[in-house]
Amino acid sequence: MISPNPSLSDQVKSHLKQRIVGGDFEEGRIPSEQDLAAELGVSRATVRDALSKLEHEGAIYRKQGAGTFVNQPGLQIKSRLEEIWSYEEVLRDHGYEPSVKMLRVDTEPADHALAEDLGIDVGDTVVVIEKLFLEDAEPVVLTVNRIAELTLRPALSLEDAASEPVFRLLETHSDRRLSYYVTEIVPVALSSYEAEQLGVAAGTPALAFDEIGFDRDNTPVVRATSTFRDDLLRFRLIRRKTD
Amino acid sequence: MISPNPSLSDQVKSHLKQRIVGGDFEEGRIPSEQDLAAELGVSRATVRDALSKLEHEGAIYRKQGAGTFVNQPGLQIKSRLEEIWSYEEVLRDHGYEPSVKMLRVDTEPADHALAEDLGIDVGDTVVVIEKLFLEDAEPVVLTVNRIAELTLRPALSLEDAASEPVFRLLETHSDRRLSYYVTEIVPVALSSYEAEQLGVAAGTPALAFDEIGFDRDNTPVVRATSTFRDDLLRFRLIRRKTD
DNA sequence: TAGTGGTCTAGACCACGCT
DNA sequence: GCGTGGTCTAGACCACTAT
Repeated sequence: MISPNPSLSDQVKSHLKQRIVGGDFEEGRIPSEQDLAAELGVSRATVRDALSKLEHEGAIYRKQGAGTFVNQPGLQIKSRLEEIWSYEEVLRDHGYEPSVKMLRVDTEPADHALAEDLGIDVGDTVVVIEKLFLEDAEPVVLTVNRIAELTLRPALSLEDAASEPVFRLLETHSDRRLSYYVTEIVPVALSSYEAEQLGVAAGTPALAFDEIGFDRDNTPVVRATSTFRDDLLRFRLIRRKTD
Repeated sequence: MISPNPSLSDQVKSHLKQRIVGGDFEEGRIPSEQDLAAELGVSRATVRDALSKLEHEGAIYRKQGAGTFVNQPGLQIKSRLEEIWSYEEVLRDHGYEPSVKMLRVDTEPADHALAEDLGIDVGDTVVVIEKLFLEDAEPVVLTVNRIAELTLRPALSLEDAASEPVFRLLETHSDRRLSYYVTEIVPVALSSYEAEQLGVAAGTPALAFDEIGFDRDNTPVVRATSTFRDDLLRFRLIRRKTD
């Protein structure tokens, strides 16, 4: 019954997560690691692995000598910054059915800053993809992605660009895979163009992510800017002492 | 000072971190887990524990089947959001000698929102501590902390409040210990007061952290707002796919 | 003092990458 | 095929909390 993918500890994690959100642990107390190991027929190390992941997600917390407990405040956090991958998922987590509106697929020559960020030469052709994410009819996120044309297989139709998230587009139209983003969080006052697209007044304060996406070899693949409607999507994170 | 008992894996972690930043691994390749375990005389699990922490910090990355490598881009990130605890440390990491200017220590009655956030009654007395963090002569961070007076031991002098970071103040003047913050990231246009304190024009876009600090029992202890000079301090994070 | 989480060991097998 | 990191086991002892 053990399927090697997902891993045993991930199965344990999912199982426990379900019981946690289902309210199975009424007092907020989760059984001891030994008990869980015995009950689920796995080793304690595997249980600990699953619990560590849940703790990191903020779903539980542990007190040495005392026990493991449900972390109600952590459970209520929806948009956890470190875990964002696809904006569609973020919006779905907010309880809306997201849609995507394609604004622009274009090419342009790389300027100096972009060339440096993507590790290409100044003047190299770059594909620009601009999209708007909406929940119901409300625009929430405006994204602009820039990818070196060299990176993409020749045939990138507007439909392809519109129908797939960027990370999947790279899977289907290149041999590069996005591994992680290095993101800078920037406060902006919306330009009149951005404000119009997002349906708010020009000059409204907003958050933007200025980021570079890397593949697993740490080679830059994409440069992206995402701008958010602060009144509809606000980010939360948990900060802990690390020492 | 610091650690009465650093665990073996933390010692291994520190050791490896030193060698990494010291450039001992010239090719960027870190020895295999088996080799490290043999070399350091510990089990492979302990080495893996240390490497996992380093990977999480962004110092290294691993490729299954290939090896473990130094993550140069990750090493260069100074202000990692998840790891912020004391702003003085953040500024020190930026290469400046930070100073703190006390603006205000005051008391006020809790309004409805604050009472709810801190789990106290409306009208209960709250201590307000307002500080400015500077690097050299430039103001960088403006913070306002609110703590229920009940939480603090009676004698809280202005000097105490000024000389210690809030988390340490709680250690010395209460029996509560800050365990983590739940932080909301908010874009703002600086008010004229904030702008004056931070030495920029009113209306300048800025980031603010709206946060509640909890102790390890998940009881709220402090409500804080921190506002940043975007031109001097910009936050970065690494976003990864978690599935 | 009993029970819990925190750390560590020694060994095993698997999935993946390189060459 | 070989070496790497990824997962899992079974058992041990320690540090801390609660009672």
